[in-house]
Amino acid sequence: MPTPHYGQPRYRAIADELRERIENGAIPRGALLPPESVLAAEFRASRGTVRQALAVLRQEQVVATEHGRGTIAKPYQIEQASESETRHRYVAADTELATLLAVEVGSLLVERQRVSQENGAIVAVVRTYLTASSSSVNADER
Amino acid sequence: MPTPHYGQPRYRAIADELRERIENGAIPRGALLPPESVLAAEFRASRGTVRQALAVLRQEQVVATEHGRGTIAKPYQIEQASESETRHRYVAADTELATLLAVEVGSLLVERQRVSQENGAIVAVVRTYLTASSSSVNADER
DNA sequence: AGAAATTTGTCCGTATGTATC
DNA sequence: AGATACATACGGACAAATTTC
Repeated sequence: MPTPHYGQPRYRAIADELRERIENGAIPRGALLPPESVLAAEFRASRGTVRQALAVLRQEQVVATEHGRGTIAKPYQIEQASESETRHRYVAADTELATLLAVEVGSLLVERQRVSQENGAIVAVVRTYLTASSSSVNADER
Repeated sequence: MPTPHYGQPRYRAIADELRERIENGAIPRGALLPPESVLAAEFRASRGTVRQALAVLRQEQVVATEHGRGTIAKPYQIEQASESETRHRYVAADTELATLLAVEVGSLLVERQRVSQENGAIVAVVRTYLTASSSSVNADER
């Protein structure tokens, strides 16, 4: 199948699906994801496309990859101390964020939002903005 | 030619070379780099490998790529933004923040903004929202 | 200890989609 | 409309690190 990518690219859809599986526990934190070859088969995508999806998740700090070993769903997002819920979404850079991150206004950013709770009450909302356009350093991409 | 890459991978060597050309002015800041196809020819590499090299430079904020246009050597590397690494301001709670923090829409929140840098380049912006009444520092991350 | 199997990393070549000039 | 250039996707091959037997 040569290459249609209407709307959302395949690798982003795959990244979304894998992120979801991690967040809802289908892939437990700390566990190895299936190998790239298996994911490629499951999603009917090439290994390269799967690797692009994993690169997205690496940049979002959702997973980590080790050569010869596999890709791991990161156990604790940062501090397990207070239960935190994390959510990702894509946002356009406003002028301030664009200036700080040295990107064009309107370019795509990843917003990671987590809430920190104490005794069930949310006491803080933390939003982290990362550039979404570039894949990670050791990422394969084409 | 299938793939010899002793020592440093090809794409990193290409990234190093391009970075060097930008830093020593061979490629002026603000100018377009040669198209990927030309770079691929010059370095005797596939376009995919060149794109990997450019991805490295993008993450380093040395260049920016615009779809259909080209890849640009970034004019200003940083721009003194690091002055105010941390900044506080008051903002009104929008519906989402109000819901999460269990306050009324429009009530005053403290927004603390921090930037995290790597090699002088800002790689992430972290904003923490607290209710204006509680000012104690809490969980966050890079 | 060593060999084989597994899995990620790098690189190539090609084809097609999409945005800009 | 056409040319140019970046983005996405495929498939194959070999290298390197880790695990397993």
